[in-house]
Parts: sequence; C-alpha cells; structure tokens
Amino acid sequence: MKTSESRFCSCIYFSANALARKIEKLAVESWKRVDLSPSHAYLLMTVLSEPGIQPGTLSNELQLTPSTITRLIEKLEEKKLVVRTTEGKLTNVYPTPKAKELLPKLKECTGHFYETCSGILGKDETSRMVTNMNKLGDKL
Amino acid sequence: MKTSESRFCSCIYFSANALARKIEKLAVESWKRVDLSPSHAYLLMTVLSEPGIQPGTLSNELQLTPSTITRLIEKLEEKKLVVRTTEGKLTNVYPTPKAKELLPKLKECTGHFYETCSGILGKDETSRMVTNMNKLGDKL
DNA sequence: AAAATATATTTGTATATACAAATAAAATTA
DNA sequence: TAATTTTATTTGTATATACAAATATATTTT
Repeated sequence: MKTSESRFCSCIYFSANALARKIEKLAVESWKRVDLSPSHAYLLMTVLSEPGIQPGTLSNELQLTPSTITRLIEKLEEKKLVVRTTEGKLTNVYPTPKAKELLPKLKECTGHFYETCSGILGKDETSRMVTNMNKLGDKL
Repeated sequence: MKTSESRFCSCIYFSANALARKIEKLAVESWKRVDLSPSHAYLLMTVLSEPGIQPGTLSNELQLTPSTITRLIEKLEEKKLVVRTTEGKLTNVYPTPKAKELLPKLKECTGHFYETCSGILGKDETSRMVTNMNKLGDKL
C-alpha cells in the first residue's frame, strides 16, 4: 500500500515517520560498502573534518542526544576508527589513520546516496523538500 | 542548534530523521493522556474502526513490518485493549469494551496533536508538507 | 576557600523497529 | 491426493535512540 493510501496519510506523524524509514533504508544500503550505519558514517565524517571534536558538539551537529553520541562513538572505537581522550570533564574524539584511509570511500557512499535519492525523487524536488523539512524542524 | 544550521542540513537522510524525531516527541506528549505511544494508539484506533482486522492489513495501513505489528498487538493485549483470535493461518484482532470506552479520549488526543502541530507549523504549511512527504514516500 | 550550582559525559535501562528464521496453514501443481 | 509452493503470523535477535540517573569536573557565589 502506498503511504498516500493509508487511512493516516493526512497525519504528519505517520507521514514523517514512514518517509524517514524509507529514506533510512536507502541510506543503509548506500553505506553498506563501508560496513557502517548511516549514523555511524555521519559521525565519523564529522570527526574526520573536525578532529578533536567533543561529544556535545557532535550532539548538536547530528541532532542526537549525548547518550546516543556516546554509544555511536563506542562502536566506532571498537572498530578502531576513532579514539577518545579525556581531560577533565571534556572529551575529544579523533579519527585514527584507518579512518583517514576510509575517507574516500565514505565520500563515495555519500555520493552514491545522493545520486540514488535524486535519481528516484528528482534533484529539485529533493532539495526543495529538504529545505522545507528543515524549516519545519526548526520550528519544533 | 537549528536543523538548518547543521553541516548535514542539505542531506535528506539527516533532515527527514531529525524532523521525524521532533514530531515523534510532540506525538508522544499528545498521547500520554491515554498512556499509549503514538504507534500503539494508531494501531488501536485502526482496530476500533475495523474490528477483526488482520495483522497483515495493519502492517499495510501503518506501514510497519509484520513483526512490529505483532509486538504492538502483544502490548495492547497485555493492557486488555485488544484480543486476538486465530483460525488457521489467519489472526483477527478485536477491540475490547475497555478500548471502546477509550475511543473518545483517543479522538481528543488526535485532535490535540493536530492542533499542536498546526499551531506551531501552520495549518496550510503542515498539510502541504504532508502531501509532499507522501508523494516522496510513494516513490521509494 | 568552602559550598552550591552548572556543565559534559557516561551508564543503566527502556522502547520502537526491523530482519531473518521458524511455524503453520492454505493454495497450487503434479 | 501427495508434494510443492505460497501466504500469514510469530519468535529470536539485533539496532538505534532516548530518558533519567550517576559521575566527574568546572564555575560561580558566599
């Protein structure tokens, strides 16, 4: 059944979640090549572009709670893709050489995901939707 | 930080998820009065309007996997809000009297949620977005 | 400087959801 | 009608995320 055919198709809760789950699926597929979930990949890319970044900043950038950030970092640490140093109450997260080597592949995955999306949804429509979703999100 | 200020604000994966999580939060708040999560509430409302509905149909309507539907039903059964009967490979889900009594309150929660959303986001903008999200979702 | 408060992070625990496999029944084919 | 395939549902297990509490440090106030 199409989303627009459900009895709840006029409910923003329903539609936003259904859409997010479908996009998640596409994203998972795109990042399989590097054996990371989309969230882990985005966190890692952020750490790569801002070595030493702190969990609190990551929480803001990725709009995930601090505890979720901790959990994501833990997994990347297990995979030897990041290391944490703690000084006082602050923690810094750094990418490992292994992560730096992975960067080109991560970029490819990002590219692949964007192409898949805009292939299915259309470039203009996608970017218009993203802008509107952000506008909406900012109000909440 | 606003969604639109994140480094990932032009990524549909990021924006769709951020928006969905924020809407989820509003929804959870709206359905607290009946002590149900939004998913459980929507499932229950569907069962109330289609007594005897089968898990497969619920899966289509709510766009959740069959296993998730089973889990949601289990919880509503524990709460004595639905009962399941099994004949052959088919299962029918019926609302209990307790669920029927709850119906007015469920409707109030739905109303409250819509008002909260359209209060913050604007009625027209909300409904335009929902339409577009469905359109997008249908393509995926 | 001691006490109180605020901040950053982690930990314990709970929830929603999904995938894959298992089960069981129905429908189709041989 | 026996064997095979398809369909519906459930179960086992895994993941992402969050909330609340705990921890530990830093800052401010008295």
